[in-house]
Amino acid sequence: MSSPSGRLTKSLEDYLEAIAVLHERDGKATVTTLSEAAGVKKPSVDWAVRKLSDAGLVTHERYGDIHLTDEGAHLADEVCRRHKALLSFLTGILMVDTETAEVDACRMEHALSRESMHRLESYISFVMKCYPGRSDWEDIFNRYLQYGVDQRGILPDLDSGASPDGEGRE
Amino acid sequence: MSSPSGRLTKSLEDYLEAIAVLHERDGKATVTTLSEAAGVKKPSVDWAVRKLSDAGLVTHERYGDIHLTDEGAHLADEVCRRHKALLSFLTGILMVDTETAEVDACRMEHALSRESMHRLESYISFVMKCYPGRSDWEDIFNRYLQYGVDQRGILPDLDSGASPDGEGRE
DNA sequence: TACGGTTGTTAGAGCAATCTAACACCTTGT
DNA sequence: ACAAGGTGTTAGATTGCTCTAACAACCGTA
Repeated sequence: MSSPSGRLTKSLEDYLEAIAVLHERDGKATVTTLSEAAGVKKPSVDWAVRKLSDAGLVTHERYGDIHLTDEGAHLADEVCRRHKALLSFLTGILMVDTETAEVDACRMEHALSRESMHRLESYISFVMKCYPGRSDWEDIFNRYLQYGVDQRGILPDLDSGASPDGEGRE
Repeated sequence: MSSPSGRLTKSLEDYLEAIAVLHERDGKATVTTLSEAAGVKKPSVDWAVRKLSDAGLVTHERYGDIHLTDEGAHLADEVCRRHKALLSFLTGILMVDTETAEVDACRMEHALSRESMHRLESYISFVMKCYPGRSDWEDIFNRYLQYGVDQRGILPDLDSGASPDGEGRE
């Protein structure tokens, strides 16, 4: 076991999310598309679908499409919300590039407790509102990434050599 | 497979970290203390130690204590650094309570890529330096958690009923 | 030095999640 | 209507990690 949401393992939560995303994208999910989306072979999908079906989150009759039950859709929404929040934290605040953020968000969505997730969501909207321009924020943090900042305030000393992060913005 | 650090599985990374913590705490690690620290039975520890030993990260002769090799110690330091960073983010910025933060940090340390981790560390020191008083920052975010903030700036409207997070500060 | 209790190890089972190989079913073009 | 190719399923193996039950080694005390 198990992610902080309790109920499902990380793996099954990922399958559920992928099913929701596929439904969003092309109105249905099949074993093949799901297998491609999840990067696993079909028998693995079959196994997962059976599990999700046993848990009452998905319906699937032999050779048919895969559909979310109300409960499954609800749970999938939860997971997607987490995912989006983490993505926007990684790209919007930490300024991580989109592909890396996507991968990391996928892993993090199973790591955070309900409480921390809640706080993170609040924090994101807090920062967004404190820097409504966004570009200001990006500039400030990027300058910090490149040049560091002195003890006295937000604006970095552009002549100081100390760099807390060698990479800067990709 | 595998955490973003590559090399080890999440589980083995956790064991390695626990060994380092035990060495820190009481100068050595044994199967029993490790088993208690990790919350697993002794045969599981034995299995893990064998794996870590095979990987050259730990030395362990029959019925003896468990010691980190140089390589193991180095890797453990890495993991501990991640852990501490995540902990300080959760408690110091998101204001999550210590126990929850401890659990979440343990899970997150396997989820973040090297790049994101790096950014997060920079971000933490950035925020710390931007709010050198700390208490200011705590106040501001806590007020936001309780009362919300309006679109115009940092200071919340204390009379507005809108609350983005019901819990407030424990 | 022998005994009892703690500590460590071994053997073997079990579960989650994945795979390959082989098979069953469906659909579509000719 | 039937062969072909794609799609879905089954069987069975494998890996990582955990457990219980039983056994072996170590150590303090009498």
